[in-house]
This record gives sequence, structure tokens and C-alpha cells, in this order.
Amino acid sequence: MNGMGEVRQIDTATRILDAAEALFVEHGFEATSMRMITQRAEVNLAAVNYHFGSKDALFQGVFTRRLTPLTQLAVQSLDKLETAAKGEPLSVDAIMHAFMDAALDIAHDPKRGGVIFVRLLSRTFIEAHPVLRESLPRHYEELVGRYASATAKALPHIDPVELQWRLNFAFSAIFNAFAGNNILRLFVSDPVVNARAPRLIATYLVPFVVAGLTAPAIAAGTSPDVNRA
Amino acid sequence: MNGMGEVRQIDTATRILDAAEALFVEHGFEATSMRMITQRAEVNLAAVNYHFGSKDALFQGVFTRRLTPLTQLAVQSLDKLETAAKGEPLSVDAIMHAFMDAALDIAHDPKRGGVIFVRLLSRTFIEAHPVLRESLPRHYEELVGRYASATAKALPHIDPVELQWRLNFAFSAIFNAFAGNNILRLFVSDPVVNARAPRLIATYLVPFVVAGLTAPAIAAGTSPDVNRA
DNA sequence: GTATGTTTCAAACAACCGTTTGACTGAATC
DNA sequence: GATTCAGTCAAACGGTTGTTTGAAACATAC
Repeated sequence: MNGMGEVRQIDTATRILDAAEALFVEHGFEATSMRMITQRAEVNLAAVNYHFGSKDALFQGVFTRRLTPLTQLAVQSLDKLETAAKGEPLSVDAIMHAFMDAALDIAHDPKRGGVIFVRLLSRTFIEAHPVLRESLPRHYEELVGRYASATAKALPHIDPVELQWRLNFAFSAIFNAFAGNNILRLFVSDPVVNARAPRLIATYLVPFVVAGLTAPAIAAGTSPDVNRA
Repeated sequence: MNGMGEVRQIDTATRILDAAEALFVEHGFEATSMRMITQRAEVNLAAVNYHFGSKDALFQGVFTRRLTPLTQLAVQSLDKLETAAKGEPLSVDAIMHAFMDAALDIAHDPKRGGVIFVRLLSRTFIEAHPVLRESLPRHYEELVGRYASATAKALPHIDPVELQWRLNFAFSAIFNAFAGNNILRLFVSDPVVNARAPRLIATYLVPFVVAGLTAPAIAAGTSPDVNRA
């Protein structure tokens, strides 16, 4: 491809991105040092600052590399559904499948992150790092907005506030499931579930969140009791 | 109480625990340094190593201080329900309320952690630190086991594997909601929901997870398609 | 008052952090 | 062939990390 013949070792910048991505997923941002990254990537220590400028900028690059394809895929997946529906509301099931299929597509494509991508994705909203706090909303704004309004249209009888809560719960379950943060694995010593097979997760995950989202609205009278005690 | 009259400042060890707890919730384990802790606790730097031995041991102490009361409360809350039911299966709604009430009790008692407790609780399964990986399962084993079998008894028609998945999703949503990790706040700039009022969260959270847990079982035929692609 | 054991304190420890420097390499440009 | 410039490299930068030290300060017991 580059006329140099044979595989020729990968670009230094992407080798750094790959190493940083894997280490960040495994250890988190703060616990991952420059020396760990450069050692794994088999590049010189100074290479990170040369190619990316700083550690913060590197991690911003790690995220945007994976997130951009996801948001594009997920949005265009919803586009297809909505044009086919010709203005009619979609089913919540179809909406959730649209998002899940986009994530699964990338999860099964090693060139776009593969299995490690979904775990990185889940890190994005768990990590509290300021670098992500300002750059991520811009990335997710369109994605979340589109899916939120599609869900609102599918569930017109649900109060908007309650729906926003439910979407929050749903995405929490989704991202945590994909993160491999198998909570049961943390609690019990030998769980039967294996959180590493994305498509297996989705099989059980979609019905769960769909049921949660489409549950009957809570009685309006229960709201005030929030302030008791 | 100690004959010295008046309030008399709090014990050094607990002042350290309080400071470490707050900082750990806010910044995470790795990003919280000894000097941040001792400065906030207004104690000498060496006091942490003197009273706890190491930073790792300190954080283990931070968690066990809060987790032990929760598991006790949650288990005995389930005990009361089960003895009242005289062997009959409980409703999933009652089970989830039992757990949530235990968490809310502690969340509203400043002496047992208050609002910060629930966020600490959620940190326990997000943080990947090895110290927690080995100590937490022992703490949670009874709690999860009891609630899992109670749920299994309430939903005998659900396959055990699928039920374990659903419990995983449910607890993910619960802990993330309490963590204040409002995923929508990260994605959209101005969400209407406020994730800091535990009882308000519970009002919306319980119906969501109950609906997810009690959803119809997935068709047995859909299982094999997991291996496609 | 002296002795004993516990707690606090300022100071220093080696190790690691992210970043910068300046010399060196190799290929492209004139 | 000299020049240019993106890229790599070993070495060092100042600063922070968790931890240790040995001397003070303290309360309690004899």
C-alpha cells in the first residue's frame, strides 16, 4: 500500500494510541503512566509529547478516534429507521436495537477498536477527568439528542422528566454491561455469566432496557413524597 | 463524654477516614494523594501511615466502614420480609424496595455516611484497584447471594442464566444512578434531572429495574444466534 | 518525679511523575 | 553535495508520589 513492500511496522502515533487505549481501559487514566504507554508501544518516551503534545491531549485523541465512528454509525442507523417509518413513531425495541447494532458493528471490527472499544466507551462516562468533561458532551450531543427525542416520540405518555431518568438508567446498564464491569463477578466468586461477548450481552440487555423504558408511568401522586424524611 | 468537656475535636483516625472518603469519591483512588488527605483532615502527613499502615490499607478501611452497615441493614431487611411471607415467594417490587430502603436509610444518616455514602458505594465496583478486587467479594457475598435467590424464587420461570444477567443490569443501573454519574449530564449540557437526591432517584429507579427484571423471558431459540458473525 | 507507652511532628527518603532538551538519524529538496 | 526538516533517542529537568525516621509532646502508671 505504501510502496515499501510487506507489512512494515505500524505508524508510531497509532502504536501509541493502541497502547494507551488498552492500558487506559485496564488501569484507568491516572494509573496509566507515560512510561507504561511508551514501553508497551515500544517507542521512545518523548514520542508521546512529540506526536500529541501532552498526556491529556493523547487521551483526548484515544477517545475521539473511537467515538466518532460510533456516533456516525448510530445516528445514521436511526436515520434509516425514521425515514422508513415516514413520521410514524418507532418502537422502543427498534430504537434500542439500532443503537446496539451500531455498537456491535464496531465491537466486531478490530480495525475500529474491536472488543476493547466497548470497554473504552464505558470508561468515558465513568472517568471524571476534566479533559473528558468538556470534550465528550460535544461528541455525544447529537447522538443522545436524537435517541432521546425518538424515544420520547415512542413513549408520548411518559412524563419527560421520568423519561430522562429512564434513559439515564438504561444507558447506565448498557455501558456498564459492555464495560466488562460485571458487577456479579465482583460480588460472587464464580458467576456463570461472561461479560466479554458483546453480542451475548446484547441478547439479554435489549429486552431488559426495553422493559424498563416502556414500564407504566409512576403515579403522579408519588412524586411529592420525595421530600419526606 | 470523655470528661474533657465540650465537643473536643474528633478522633484523628476517623478524621482521616472522612477526608479520604470525600476525596476518593470526588477524584478516585489514584488521583487522591496522601497530602491531599492529611491536609483536608488537618493532621500530619505521617498520621496515615501510623494509624493505617499504608494508603491501600486506608482505603480498605474507608470502604469497610460504610459497607458493613449496608450489608447488615439490607440483609436483615430481607429477613423481615421473608419471615413475614412464611415461605411464600416475595414480589420483585418488595425485594427491590427492601434493598433500596436500606441504602436510603444510610444515605439519610450523616453518621453512617449520608449522601456521600451512596457515591462511595458506587465507586466500589467502578474502581479496578486490586485492593478492592479481593476484599469486596467477601463483603458482598452474603448480600448478593440472598437477594439473588430471593429474586430467583420470585421469578421461577426465568432461566437462571438470564436472571443473573438481569440482576447484573439492575445493579449497574442502581449503583450508577446513586454514583451521581448522571450519564445525561455528561452528554447534554443542561439536563433536567438532579442525581444528588437519593430518594428522588429511588422513586424512578425502582419501577425501572422491576420492569426490567420481570420482563418476559427471551425466546429459547434466540440463544444460539449469539455465535453468528 | 520518674518511667512507660502512645501519638504528633518536621524533615528527609528513594522512586516515579509528565515534560523538555539537544544531539543524532535518515530521507526529501534544491 | 549541501540543506532542510520531520522523527527518534538518551538524558536530564523540577516536582510529586508513598513511606520512613527520630525527635519532641502527651497522657498515664508507678
